[in-house]
Amino acid sequence: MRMHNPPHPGEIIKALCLEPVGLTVTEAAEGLGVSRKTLSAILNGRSGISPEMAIRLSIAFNTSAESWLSQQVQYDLWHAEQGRKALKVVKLAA
Amino acid sequence: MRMHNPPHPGEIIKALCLEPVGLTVTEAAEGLGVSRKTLSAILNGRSGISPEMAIRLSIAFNTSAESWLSQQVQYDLWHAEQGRKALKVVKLAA
DNA sequence: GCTATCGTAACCTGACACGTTACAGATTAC
DNA sequence: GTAATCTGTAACGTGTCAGGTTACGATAGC
Repeated sequence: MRMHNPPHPGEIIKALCLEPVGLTVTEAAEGLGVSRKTLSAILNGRSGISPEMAIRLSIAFNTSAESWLSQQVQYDLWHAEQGRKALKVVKLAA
Repeated sequence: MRMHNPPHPGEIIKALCLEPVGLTVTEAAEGLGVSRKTLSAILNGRSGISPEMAIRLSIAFNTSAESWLSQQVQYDLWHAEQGRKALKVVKLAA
């Protein structure tokens, strides 16, 4: 269990994909084939990276879809771990 | 992009967690703190592993939540890749 | 002033995780 | 044969979330 809150993948997209190339949100959304609202929600951490979006990112920015989803998993898992103690689970194996 | 359809994580749960210990679906569902229907749906590939379920599995079977979610990502991604050509995405970076 | 960009608030749809209840089929115990 | 158990699953509900369109206010550049 990691100590620090991992950043949501939207921050990485903004920092590594949009800003270096000077892409606006509107332009990037058009290129990705999604609405401006959808991309904006991701960039601001209000939506996660869906498998489909990961593939869009991999095509547009020549990256690995798996890496985007992995970052999303880290993010989701960290938040789910915060409610770990609320789960009533019995140990079934040593 | 992998060639072969990865198995859904439910098959791994059944093969690696339930059968070796002789656990029934009903018993495992009770131990995990979910309904029998929920676990059954996962085992038969009709539901995916949510972050919360991954944590339940990690507690009950003393495994890594991340590994369960990684397998789920592989599964989801493979299926999303099947519809890759339907996505209208423009290359935005070299 | 005019235009572009951006965040975001409505609204909608569809998908999916999860729950309870109930049923049918198979298996096992008596 | 009968009862008990396990299983899958259909039929209802819930809440959440990705995605869309439309529209508004704020901020910047010309």
